[in-house]
Amino acid sequence: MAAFFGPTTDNSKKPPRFRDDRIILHFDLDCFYAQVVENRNPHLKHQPLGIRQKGLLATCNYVARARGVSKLMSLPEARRACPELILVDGEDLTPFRQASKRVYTLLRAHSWNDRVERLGLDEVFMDVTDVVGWNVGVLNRFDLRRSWFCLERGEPERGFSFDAREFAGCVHYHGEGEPPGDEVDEEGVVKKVDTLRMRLLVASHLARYLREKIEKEEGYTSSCGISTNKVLAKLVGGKNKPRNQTTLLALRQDHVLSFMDPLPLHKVPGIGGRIVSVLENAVRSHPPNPGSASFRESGPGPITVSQVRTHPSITPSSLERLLQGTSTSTFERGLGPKLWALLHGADTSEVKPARDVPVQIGVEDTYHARGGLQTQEQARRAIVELTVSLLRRIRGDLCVEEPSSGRVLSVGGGSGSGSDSSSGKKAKVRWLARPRTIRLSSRANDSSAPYTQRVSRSAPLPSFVFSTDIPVQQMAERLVNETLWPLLMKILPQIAPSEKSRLPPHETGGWNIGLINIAVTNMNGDGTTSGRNQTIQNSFSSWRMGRSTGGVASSAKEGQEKREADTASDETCLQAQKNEDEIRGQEGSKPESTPNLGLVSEARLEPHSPLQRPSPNPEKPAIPQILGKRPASSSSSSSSSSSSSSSSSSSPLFQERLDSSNPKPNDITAKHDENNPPTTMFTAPSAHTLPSEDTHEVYQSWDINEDNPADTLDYLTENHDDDRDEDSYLCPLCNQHIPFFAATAHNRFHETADED
DNA sequence: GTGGATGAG
DNA sequence: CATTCTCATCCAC
Repeated sequence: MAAFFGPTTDNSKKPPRFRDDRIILHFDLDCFYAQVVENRNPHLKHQPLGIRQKGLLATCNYVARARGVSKLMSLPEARRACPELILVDGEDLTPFRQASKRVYTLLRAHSWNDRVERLGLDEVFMDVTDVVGWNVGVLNRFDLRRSWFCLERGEPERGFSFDAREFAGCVHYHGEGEPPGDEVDEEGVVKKVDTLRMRLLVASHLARYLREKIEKEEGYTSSCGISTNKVLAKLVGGKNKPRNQTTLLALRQDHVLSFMDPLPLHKVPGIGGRIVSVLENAVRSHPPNPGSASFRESGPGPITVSQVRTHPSITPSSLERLLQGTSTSTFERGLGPKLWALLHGADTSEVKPARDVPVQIGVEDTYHARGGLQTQEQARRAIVELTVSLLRRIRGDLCVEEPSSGRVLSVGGGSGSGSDSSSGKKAKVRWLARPRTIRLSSRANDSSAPYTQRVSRSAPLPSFVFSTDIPVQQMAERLVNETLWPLLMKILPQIAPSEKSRLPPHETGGWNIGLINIAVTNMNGDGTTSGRNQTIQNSFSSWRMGRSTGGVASSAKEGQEKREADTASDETCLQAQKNEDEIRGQEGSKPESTPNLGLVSEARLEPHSPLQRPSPNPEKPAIPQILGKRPASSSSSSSSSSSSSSSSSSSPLFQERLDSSNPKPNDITAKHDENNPPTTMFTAPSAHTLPSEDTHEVYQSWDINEDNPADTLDYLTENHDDDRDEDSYLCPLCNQHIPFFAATAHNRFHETADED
């Protein structure tokens, strides 16, 4: 609306509004590929392990990292750093996809709103605003130590107890002085609580619970960031990396700025190489006023958020201009304002609801040996092979089998020698989606080309690929003949060096193909169910599922059984065996007699399994490195960032109700102590993060909501006997007492449900 | 709708 | 710097 009233937004450096209405978790599975392989081959757990794809290390475990190996190293480099490095091939992503899906499903079962979004195979965002709001509302304010986290509305007994006086995991605090706490009297009764702080605190306990669950039931350690939007959650989750979690305790906008400002620009999600180079150019070419904040260190290091944010020439509209390059209208709404917000740690992007079907499914391979694919014969073979895996993936991911009984079973994914013909029964098959177009992309093997440019052509996808009668191999040949080869012919002249390629491609020619990608896109709803409004349907059914099917309630033992069952599928075992064969370790370390089919169940018997607590250092007491408050005794001056690890004087009291067999619920953090010294962050505000003269004007224009009454609630200890009316209201739609903090989520639920 | 660019793990 | 093997989004055409 400001646009109507003039150029107010044009040149202003007004920062975006500080929003704290959401609580977002960001989970990141630690060196995921390596963990998948380790769980299938548990004896690898304490050895340096690398996962390779072609000539490079896709990732490696932390043992390898401790010996100087790092991600994306070339193989020779990695071997030089660590000659004993064990390498496992990871070009086939099938096992990683399967493992990823299991973890994702677990997390999704704990969401009340289905806002659970995957980023790659190893990261998950979760919008837990509603769950957290509810639990803040039902907090036991008379004894925070014995609080109960309710995981299911309507099933109050399902949940876990926790100590609401302390954060779970690490806390990253960038404000002034000591991190705020709640005012609690000597009995532990809360008199006043900052609700944002309390929402983050409660969320941190949910995060820890979920991480423990992922570890116990699926065998994967993870890291987690807890904050008020996706970008902040992701950034802060990286602060204490392996097997730990971090809450960004940023209660005001200036806390967020202090967190963002020192970050190298390219660390901010959404800001990639191109944007960095454009902005770096702009900032460096037009030097800021000498003595200005952004001028202080324009040294050799990577350009930081603050250097850009405080630069006089950088405004939302200037960003828009810089990045669009040529013109477009002066309309706001584009990348500029988004970027401007990002520099302030503001991110309004939603956690997107779980998707039923991917946008595209693709397979690719690179051909580097002997100058890539050089003849028609080679190219044809390669394309057919890729097409086979693509067709298997299409069947695995888009197809469900419906026996006449009516129950819906998922068709096993991919590589199980796709002959359905072996089984005599004719299963009815339903397609979740039918992709309508197929695309072939390719890249020349030109080593001199600095650009990673791909060229692509697409065509309608013939419908015979949805037949389940045709063997995959035959189908692939046909698809190549009819569709893909013509597409390659269209592409070819563009990726071959001009001189040679113009020759009739009959013989060897100048073919020089370095990469082929085949993908299907343009997914369409199937005839049986209209593909529309799946979002709404999804979120509602998932909510029902969470409470009624018991998907949440699986015990650790159940989880183990499920995992074993899954691992017993032929495909998985074959893959594991293949990986085993790839290992070039010492002969002696071979598991010899055990046919290693029950790999995962073996893992549970291994002494080093993370599932078998206590961890390698059992005598070490579990020390929560987490604190909501700094001990009063610590020095108050603290000009440098100080780390402290202490528990409050009383015992932790964290009691896991669902799994009493776990002797040390705090082990997740306790073990971490051993590798990395406690790193709870209470970073004192460094001078440059405080409003200086140069930045003062910026701060001035802000609506810093310090002591915004809406942000704090006073709890009077007197009238708590009847306080349900104070903090809750009776929902007219469902006649339930809804805690104040859950009101938004609750209403949203009704809105969603009412759409049908 | 297509194809390229960009950015993510 | 990209390198692997993907996946999603944006935008000129």
